[in-house]
Amino acid sequence: MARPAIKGIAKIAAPPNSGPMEKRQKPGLEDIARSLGVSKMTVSRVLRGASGFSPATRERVLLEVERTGYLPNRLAAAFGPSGTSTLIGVCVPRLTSPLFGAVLEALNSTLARLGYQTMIGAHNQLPEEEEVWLRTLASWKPAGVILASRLHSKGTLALLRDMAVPVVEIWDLTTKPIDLAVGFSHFDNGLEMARCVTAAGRRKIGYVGALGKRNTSGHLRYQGFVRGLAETGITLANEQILEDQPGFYAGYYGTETMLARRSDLDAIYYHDDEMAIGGLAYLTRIGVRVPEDMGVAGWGGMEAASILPRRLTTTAVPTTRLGKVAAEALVSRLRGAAVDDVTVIQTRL
Amino acid sequence: MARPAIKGIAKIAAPPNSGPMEKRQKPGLEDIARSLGVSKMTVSRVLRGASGFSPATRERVLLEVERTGYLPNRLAAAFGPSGTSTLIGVCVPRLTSPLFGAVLEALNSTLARLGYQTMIGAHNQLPEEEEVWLRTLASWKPAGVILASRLHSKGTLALLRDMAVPVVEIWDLTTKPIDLAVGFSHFDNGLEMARCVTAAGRRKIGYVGALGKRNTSGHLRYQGFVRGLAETGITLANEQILEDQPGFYAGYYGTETMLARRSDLDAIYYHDDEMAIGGLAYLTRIGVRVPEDMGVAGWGGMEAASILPRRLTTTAVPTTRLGKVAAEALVSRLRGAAVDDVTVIQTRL
DNA sequence: GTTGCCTAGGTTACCGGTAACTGCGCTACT
DNA sequence: AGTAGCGCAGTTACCGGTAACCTAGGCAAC
Repeated sequence: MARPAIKGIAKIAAPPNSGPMEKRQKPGLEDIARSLGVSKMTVSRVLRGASGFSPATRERVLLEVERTGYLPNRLAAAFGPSGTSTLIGVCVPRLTSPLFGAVLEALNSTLARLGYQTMIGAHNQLPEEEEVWLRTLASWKPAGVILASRLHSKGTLALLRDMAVPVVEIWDLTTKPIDLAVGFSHFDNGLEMARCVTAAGRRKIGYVGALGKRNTSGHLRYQGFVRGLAETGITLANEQILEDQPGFYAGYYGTETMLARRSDLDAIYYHDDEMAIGGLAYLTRIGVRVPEDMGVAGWGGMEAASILPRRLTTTAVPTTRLGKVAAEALVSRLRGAAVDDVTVIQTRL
Repeated sequence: MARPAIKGIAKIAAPPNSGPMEKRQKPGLEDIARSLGVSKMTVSRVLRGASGFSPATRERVLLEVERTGYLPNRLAAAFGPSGTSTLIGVCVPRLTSPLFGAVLEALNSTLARLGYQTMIGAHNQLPEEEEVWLRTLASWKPAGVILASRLHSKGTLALLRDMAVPVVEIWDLTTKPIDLAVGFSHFDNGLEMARCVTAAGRRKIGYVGALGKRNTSGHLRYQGFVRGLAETGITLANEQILEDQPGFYAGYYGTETMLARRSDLDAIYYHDDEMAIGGLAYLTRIGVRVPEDMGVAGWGGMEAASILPRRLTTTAVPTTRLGKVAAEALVSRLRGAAVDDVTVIQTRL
């Protein structure tokens, strides 16, 4: 299956101003070096900020680089025995989540500022997909990996070991991180919310979640919540855990289903704010007053939560800070030392 | 500034089971070839599905590859004079938007299925940031670029020309694409919404937007909307265009500000669904009935729009399909031929 | 029998940067 | 005075895959 020549490329190819005997198009380290009468090694040293050149040489190199508009070839740099890669792999559950989006944005910009590039992937709460992604990533020889998941397949762990690069696990704090971990405790989030709800005098409490145990962080919040209720001697009055992706719909229908089973609840804890808002929509529709008749609690600190006509209680997550801290931890590690477990503070509304 | 040795890596480094004289750790093409008694070129040909080998050889190679757990080195492949890169650069306005998130997810999975990897970036509706990102991307010698923006700086265009790779512009259809374009017309979206609103008998209509002209697609919808109203001889009764990022807050306060100036409106068109929901929250708070007293229209087909207690009208955008089509168009181009302008169908609620 | 071509494979030469090593002239210290 | 050591640089050898080119044998057509 020979690959046919690419057609139609001419449209964006170099304009016909190219001279008669144009052999090389893009200037390389060698070109800079030659026109300066030095070796390309010297140019390389200057550009990397290494040592072994005089200030005068540095100036000349920098000027010539500026003049020619030289673009480094990261591929070549990351290649070679040195393995001087500036590539960081990042894998999150979903790209459609504003929460993870904010984390990615912070990671992206922080790493870019520090001279690194990211390669982003999404496992779908499935360890196998994470492994497939990691295998692909490994073939690009990255300098580090950032994972937003607690569950890793055996293959993933083996691969990470073989790659021998720093790994940062974000989102949830694990008891025994592979390498580094930056996040917070979802269990504690659930626990604290339970305390808040019971302190407000609620007693008949339901839970609406999604994806079951597959969504590990949500499940941890659920477990923390149950534990928190137990402190006051309360057990969950009812629960509805859907197999769907979390979202407005899921919250809406999950609430409907649960209330059909058990209608005398006075508070509901949701998997996240989106589901809580969906539930809120259902409650409003059937005429349940919030918060008078029913307390509603979510998670995630979604912007919408604060302007909704009916207030809901939520746990705010400092996503941007989390991303920034994780990126900086990884880069610190790539250069020297770092802390192992970094806890990011959470706020409650 | 010599780079100090990486510490703490031992934790995840290879276990101490490595033999006494272990020279190479990861198997390469050469290793496969040697243990099979063929040249690495033959192995390369088999793995790439090129021609020039017998079925028997193919079997043997595949078996050995499987046995050794060989991982190709994409870096090396993308390097070299051939430039056989499988890297695709993607730049969107924001990563926090569920809409773009869905597009990215579709791009990511479709391209992965076709054997390509993505490098994702975000310009912030700023052409300069897009240019900075593209410059970084260029140093990775990608096989193609996907851009979600209409406005490109001169530097961006020059860079794209130099890179000489296929370019797909998504999200909005441009009249004169750089190379390929996959999207829909935001102007027409606005136009159609105007027709819908006027057909519903609304006459005193306001608009609440964000980022002004910087948000080009939103501005195009605004222009289309104004044009659509003009068809019925109506002009926009009032408008409030904030400089903030679009979001729930912006919709809430934008509505408040606009109604303080002009309270006799009977319909409001919003930049997007998030802002519309924010506006809806404000309207509900001040006791305006929707849709009796006020029609509310948004854009984006946000899931929440359909379960909200007060219905809002919105334009649904098939984001997943858009991403899939764009990815397939790019890959087709990388292999042979393709259509230039692909329009994605939009739905209205 | 010779020519010609196809198939299945080997050889060679890179690509562009970087680590490691080497070399030279000068200063500073024993 | 001799030499260790440093600053500044050049040279060499790669890294792992691929395009381009070359070769040997088999077979069919002339």
